[in-house]
Amino acid sequence: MPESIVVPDASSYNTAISACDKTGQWHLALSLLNVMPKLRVNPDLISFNSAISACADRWPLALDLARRSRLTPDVVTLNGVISACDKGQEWQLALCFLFGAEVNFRVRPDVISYNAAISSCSKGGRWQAALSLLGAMSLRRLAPNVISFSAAITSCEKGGQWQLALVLLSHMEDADVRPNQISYNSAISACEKAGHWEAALSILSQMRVRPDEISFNACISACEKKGHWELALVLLGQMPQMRVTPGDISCSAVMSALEKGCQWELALVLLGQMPQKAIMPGEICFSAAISACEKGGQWERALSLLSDLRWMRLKPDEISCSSAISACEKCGKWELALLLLSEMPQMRLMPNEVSFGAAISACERAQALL
DNA sequence: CTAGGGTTAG
Repeated sequence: MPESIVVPDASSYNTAISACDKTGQWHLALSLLNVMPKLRVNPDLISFNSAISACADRWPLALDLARRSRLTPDVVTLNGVISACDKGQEWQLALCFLFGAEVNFRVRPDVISYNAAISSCSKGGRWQAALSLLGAMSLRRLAPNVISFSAAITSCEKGGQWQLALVLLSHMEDADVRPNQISYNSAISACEKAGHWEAALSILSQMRVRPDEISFNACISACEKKGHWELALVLLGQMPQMRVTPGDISCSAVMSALEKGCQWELALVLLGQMPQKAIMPGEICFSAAISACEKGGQWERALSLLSDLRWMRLKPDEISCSSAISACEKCGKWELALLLLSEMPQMRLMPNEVSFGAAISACERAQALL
């Protein structure tokens, strides 16, 4: 019986390249693309577009691929390049590609091109430009969709324009675009970041879709910023009633609120209750609890949490270590502060400004007592 | 299950 040899065709490679994109293995995606011609398989436009997408924030690579393809680019190529600029924090470049698309690529930008460009302006802190793009879409007879509005609302959040975020949210109904959870969550974030917890809670209560964990988490953060730890606890309690399961992030946010309210005991109670609620505390939970102890002058508890964290096979990071060093500093334990600082490299952590700052303060405090 | 866009925590 003759052996049958299966020869992969372009679409097999395309599937593989796409898989590399989804798992963040850009170098593997490029290797696959490079090996195709050697195996007498011609990469097609989908191969290049998938590889461009795999480049993520490496925009020079994405651009190089777009040039090298020698195939006629389509709108997906354009959008992949704009998206690479977006992820690479290059909003000016993103706009150059959007506005130059017809001349340079002979491609007409679509809704996704605009959405990616709005997102890049948002990341670059250019809320005015993001809103101009949203307006320009209608002029170009492109109907903004729920993502266009949500991205524009996010640009308002980044620019501290919470009122504008609310205006955009109400404009969506006029434009016959139904806000989804993400649209509402973006608006809640805008209020949260600007410190308007009342507005954040008002959106939560008026959502026309079921709030999700992120909606609640952003509201909890809004309360946290203004020191309303009681409200943060109330929100956490409301989640199951609304059939939303609180997670690790919800608990971290509540613990931060408790930290601000000097309620370290309650923060530790909450941390202790997490396993019963089937929530696995992550590094950030421990970090929030350590900070709460730091603020409450509980250096022993802070250090014990740091060792619990390692016991749970979580890796301490710069922030949890720095908080523990600060806890020692606040309680006058300068030797312990220095010891922790010196142990950081063994944990493969680079002490940062905060860790050194706390350790230096600890020594200053000791010096003053002499 | 062949390519492009938006949200939360220390």
